[in-house]
Formats: sequence, C-alpha cells, structure tokens
Amino acid sequence: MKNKAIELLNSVSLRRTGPRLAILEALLNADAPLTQDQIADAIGDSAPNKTTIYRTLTHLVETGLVHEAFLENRSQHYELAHHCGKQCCHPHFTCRQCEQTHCLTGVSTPLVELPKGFSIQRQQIHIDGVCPDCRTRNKTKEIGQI
Amino acid sequence: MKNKAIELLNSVSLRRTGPRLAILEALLNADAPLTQDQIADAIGDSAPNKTTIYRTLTHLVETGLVHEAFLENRSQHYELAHHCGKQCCHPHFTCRQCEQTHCLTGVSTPLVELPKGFSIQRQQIHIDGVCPDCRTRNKTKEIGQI
DNA sequence: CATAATTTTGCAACCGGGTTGCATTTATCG
DNA sequence: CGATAAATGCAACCCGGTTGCAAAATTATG
Repeated sequence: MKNKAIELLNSVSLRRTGPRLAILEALLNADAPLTQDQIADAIGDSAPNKTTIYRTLTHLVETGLVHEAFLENRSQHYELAHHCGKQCCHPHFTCRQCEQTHCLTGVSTPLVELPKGFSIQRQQIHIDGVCPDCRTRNKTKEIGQI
Repeated sequence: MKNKAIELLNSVSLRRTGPRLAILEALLNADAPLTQDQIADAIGDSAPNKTTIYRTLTHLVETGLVHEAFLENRSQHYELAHHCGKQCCHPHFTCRQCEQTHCLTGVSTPLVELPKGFSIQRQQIHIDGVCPDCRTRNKTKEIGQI
C-alpha cells in the first residue's frame, strides 16, 4: 500500500512526506469514508497532528485524489476518489442502528436530469435505513424474546 | 400562514406556543432549507433563543413535519416535509459560486436499487455545480472583458 | 554535498454550530 | 382557577474545524 501511496502523491506532484503517506495509506485501507479522527486512529501513535491531517486532506481534495462525503454525522468524511466517476460517486448508506456507513459501489446511479440552466459538477446520493447485519440481529433478538 | 402553522402543530399534537408558530411560519415561507440562524433572522427581533429553535426543530423532525437536509455546509438545514414522498425527498442543488441552495422539486428521482438485505428509510440526493443566475452572470462578465 | 529557498508540520489559541443543566415561565386539563 | 407537566431562556459547555506563527523537513541550486 505504501507504493501505491507514493505513486498517488507523485501523480499530483505533492511533496512526499511521512504524514501524507500515512494518511493516504489509511484511506487506501479503508472501505468506507473516514473522518479526521478515524484517520488518526487508523494510523495510531505515529499519527500526525490534527491540523496537519485537515490540511493534507484539503490538498488531496484540491488535487482530486480524495472526495468529501457529506454524511448525516456532524463531521466531514473523506474517501479516495479512485472508484468514482467524474460527476457521480457511488451512493453511501448509513445504518440508523449501528451508525456504520457502507459504500454501495455495485448499484447503478443515473444522474438526475437537471432543469434548464443548471450545470452539474457532482451528484451525491445518501441513503439511510437498516443494514443487513442489524436486520438479522433484530430478528434473532425477537425470536429470543418469545 | 399562521393558520397553516396552527393546523400543522395540531396535526402532531404539539403544544401551541409562540416560538413554535414562528418557526413553522418561517419554514412555510421559505423556498429552500434553512439553518437555525436563518430561521432566527427570518423571524426577526422576536426570534426565540437558539436553544429553543434547536429543540423545536428536533421535535418537528421527530413528528415527521420537518426534514433535515444535509448540505455541504457546516450547519444543519431544515425544511418542511410536506412536498416529500415518504422515502425520497426532492434533490437539492447548491451553487458553488453563490452558495445558494435550490430545491429541485420538479425532477423525477427514482430510488436506488439496494443490495440484498438493506432496508431504506430515506434517500437524499445532493448536487452541486453552477446555478442559472451565476452562469449568465459569468457570460455577461466575459463579454464585458473583451 | 552543503546550503538556501520554500513547504510542511506542530502547537496553542481560537471560532462557531450545536448541546446540556437548571431555574423560570407557559400551556393544558381537571 | 390551581395543579402539573411541558416549554423556554440563559450561561456554560462540548467538539469539529481553523488560524497564526515558529520550528522542522523537503526540494532545488551552486
């Protein structure tokens, strides 16, 4: 994963520093959008200062390597843009019970047809409900209660 | 609008108080989702305390009268739910130049087809780009520069 | 290879949206 | 009207995110 991170940094000609590699690696290993906090946790003891993380993320977003995902949560989430189309990212699903967010990379997502005069740069879809894990958990609990 | 506000409060059997009527009226008059700040501004000098506004909005959301709209902005936005389907609200469009948000109530928005096991409660679509006003403004500016 | 020019980083202080605890006021119901 | 439960306001607080500035690290130059 480190090689991939270096490659990514080179591709946008950002200086290769420890913090940036660590942050990119964390995002490469993640399977859902991460907050600053979660990135720091994933890196562990050697995690950079939160200011550095935020500034790095800003750079990565500016270069297009990373996307911001606007979830229901109070804090901003970030994910690698590599699996996204130019305008339409995959939808995100947040479970109301366990509060985990899943990336729905498999589903098809047509762009909304905009009224005349609007020009699109990015479309995001966010769904909330109950995830498979919580649904089965609920069912087994019900059975247990009978 | 005041009658409508009273009617709405009755319909969910919430006590009829000054702050609640004022907040509902503000939302009834709005044509885009509003933040706490914007609601206070719309009401003016007689606006309730911000704590009261937040608590009232929480109640209104719980009863289903109001929806939260998650925009790119740092602050939460609220709008009346009356024009929304049960699961799928109209998409929101935020202009990257003027930062105004428009409700796209006219467009058709099919629900995403979820992978097996997920159950949906609400789907939100957020689009950003440039709004008609800013696009024409840009064009006239270009012409002026030549 | 040293070193100058430029970026990046870390720290501390700060900002602002949103929340909490608690005392006071208000709406509702008998 | 009086009792009771709910709603309100205030002040203090929480926490995600930002800013200014000095120190450290990276890259370019002789």
